[in-house]
Amino acid sequence: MRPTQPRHLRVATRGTTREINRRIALNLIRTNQPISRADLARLMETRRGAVTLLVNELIHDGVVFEGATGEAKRGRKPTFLYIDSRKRCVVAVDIRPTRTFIMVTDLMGHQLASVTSFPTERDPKRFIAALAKRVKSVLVEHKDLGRCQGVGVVVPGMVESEAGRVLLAPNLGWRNVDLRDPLASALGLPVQIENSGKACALAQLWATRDARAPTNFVYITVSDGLGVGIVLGGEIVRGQHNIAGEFGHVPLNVDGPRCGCGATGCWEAYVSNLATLSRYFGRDLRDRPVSADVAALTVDDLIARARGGDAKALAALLSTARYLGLGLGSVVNAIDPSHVYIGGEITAAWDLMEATVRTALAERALTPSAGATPITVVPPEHYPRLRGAAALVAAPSFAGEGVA
Amino acid sequence: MRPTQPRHLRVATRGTTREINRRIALNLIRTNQPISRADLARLMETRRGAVTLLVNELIHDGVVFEGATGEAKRGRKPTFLYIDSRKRCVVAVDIRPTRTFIMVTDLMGHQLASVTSFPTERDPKRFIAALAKRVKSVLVEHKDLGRCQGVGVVVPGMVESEAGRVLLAPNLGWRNVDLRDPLASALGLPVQIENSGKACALAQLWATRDARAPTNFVYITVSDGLGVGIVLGGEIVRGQHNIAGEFGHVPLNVDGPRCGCGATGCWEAYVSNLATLSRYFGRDLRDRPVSADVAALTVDDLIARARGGDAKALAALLSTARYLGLGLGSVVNAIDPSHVYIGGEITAAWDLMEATVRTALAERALTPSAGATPITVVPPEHYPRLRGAAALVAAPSFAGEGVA
DNA sequence: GCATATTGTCTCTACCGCGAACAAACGAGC
DNA sequence: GCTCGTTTGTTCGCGGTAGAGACAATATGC
Repeated sequence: MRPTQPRHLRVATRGTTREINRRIALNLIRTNQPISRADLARLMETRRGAVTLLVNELIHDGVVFEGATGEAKRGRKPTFLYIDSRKRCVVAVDIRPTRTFIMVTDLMGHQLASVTSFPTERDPKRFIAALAKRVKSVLVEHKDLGRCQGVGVVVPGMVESEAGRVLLAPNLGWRNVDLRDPLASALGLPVQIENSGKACALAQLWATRDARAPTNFVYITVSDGLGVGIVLGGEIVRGQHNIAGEFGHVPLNVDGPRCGCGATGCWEAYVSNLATLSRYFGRDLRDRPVSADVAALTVDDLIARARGGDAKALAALLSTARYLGLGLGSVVNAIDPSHVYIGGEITAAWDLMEATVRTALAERALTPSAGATPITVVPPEHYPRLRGAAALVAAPSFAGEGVA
Repeated sequence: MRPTQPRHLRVATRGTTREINRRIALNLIRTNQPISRADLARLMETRRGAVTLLVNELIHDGVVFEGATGEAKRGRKPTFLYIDSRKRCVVAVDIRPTRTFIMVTDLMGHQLASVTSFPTERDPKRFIAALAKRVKSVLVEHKDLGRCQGVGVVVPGMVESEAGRVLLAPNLGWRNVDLRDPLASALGLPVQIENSGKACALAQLWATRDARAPTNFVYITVSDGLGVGIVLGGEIVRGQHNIAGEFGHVPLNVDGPRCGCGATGCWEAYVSNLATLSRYFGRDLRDRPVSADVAALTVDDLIARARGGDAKALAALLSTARYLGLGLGSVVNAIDPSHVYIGGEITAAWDLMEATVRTALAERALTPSAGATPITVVPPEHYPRLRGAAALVAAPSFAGEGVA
């Protein structure tokens, strides 16, 4: 059903039709480039004449440019259109508890230079100073990549959109940290910050080259914490305080283990990397002190051990798989997405875990079709979080007037 | 953020502006009637001339009519506009495990005649025949109320929208029951069916006379089962299979009591009326046989006993209150709504339960603001389910072309 | 060279909001 | 009763946009 309340009370004016079609054309060029005016007209099911006017406006505004002419079996050759991402770049930043990663992309989110990283400083002030220094040096290093359009920052915690503050990031030990504005003034560049789950979901939405791709999906990032981004109708669900999607703190068992959020038995407390490692060692790794060799073991190491025949490691992974599936049941029942994406280090062991995850999901899913919701794993090599950070900057200019 | 993918690939045509503005005008008349053309123009922030044309079109189509002239301190008196709900009515049906309720409303969802009911027949075929007979007799009885525009049916279970089938209604013992089409052909009237949680949410959305009212909220109905309707951006969240919102089967404890859905420890298994009564009697009432006096005791009776000093009754209610609050924590963390509405028999004891609910919610909510999400109780006398059923028929004609 | 096909542009028409003017209705004051 | 000011509702010319089709440019195949 369409919205009962008119979504925007804004009345349509003479220019509204053009505004709508301009956005559709721009997004179709983005997802289908290279594309000719004639093909665009066919996609939009409208006259070539109308498309010419739209495209010329986009070219005049510098968002689109004409490239090479394409090949055609018969008739005049088409001139291809491209999103003009030349001489512009975006800096993507992924803040994680131990290290912070930086990548430079173009406006389409394509990686332009290798990913660099530095240790995450826990003190916010010093961290911001260190990050600003790093970003500046990256930009100086890559002057050839064009003018930086902005910096997108992904945070493992809750973010207040308007103020650009980190409300709570337990794994960083941050609470009410003013991040966006200090960083923006230190860099002299626009900065966007967002929760990692939402950013990954945005990257997934943004990456799609096919307009028929699912626009109702859920993205789950399993790492130090558990982040969830919900996309409904092609739009990220933010909720009243921009904290929607915190399925990580929906319980599997309210009498379960203590979680970093203060509650007990949260999904995150069962499936985070720390929870998996804790199960392997048979004790809660949050209880300090732990010996250096224990603290140094990563989930990647654990997976290697499991593949190497370590039964305890495999058991820990399968236990996580089961809890992951049980929690997925909650997500699927509550949201009924057409697709689920899962990211995080743990996905490297997906071949070992998938069957267990699916069984647990089917146990809790209300209907067989919900239990069979397709699951796609996004490997860490795709840098979903960094691509999400880049999309934070690049996507708004395609999303609409009010945001760009 | 606006949708990144254009919501409809449908390109704006010459008529799109008018279509948008027509819908805005219609909804503003609905929520603000009686209203003059001049006031409408001010609300829409547009010219009176444009409004005149829009309104005349609506009058010509018979959806709006001119009523009395209003009063004005100075100048020409305005002519008031109203939604034309004369000579048209809607039949609302609420199917519940023991009885089925019927109400006649106008197109605005206002009750036109007293609510009638009859015992719910478990066999679908015989039930449909009985319901059709009842609806027909109600319509014959109220011929003065005008032509029936359709029948809205609310079901305590999952509904497949396209086919109009009840996928699963555990409390009715229905699975894959073809309901809409047989009923429609028996009545010769259009029939809409929907899950009770979603319908209640729609009623709440629809009831609002204020365009600034929350358009991001959650409606929770606690009765034989537990239904949840989610509204985001003024739109009901349906998900891929129209089963989104089944928070009733998100667990409080995966090792908890068995639930009718087949899983264990679902929220519903802790807070449904049956769960509350089971706690009072100290045993699972689903285990037959139960003595007649035990089976006959309703939640209303239980509340009366609690108010009368029955400590066990009060304890059962407070236990339900606690579980209700814990589950609300999941909803609030996952959706982050601006408002929560709660309906069901249990709301009659809200004064006894509220503090416990709020405490439990605050325990699990991730942030203080989420824990303080406003909760409004909708008393059963407002017939939220029947109003939702009515809205199923009436709302689409205001929602947009594609649906009406 | 010519027919055919395809792309991209141009022109004319229809639709609809924009802005302003105007008629109608009404009260206040003379 | 008359005029003035105010408010409502209508009308008219203007401008921006899509719709439909003609047309030039460009390429292939015979």
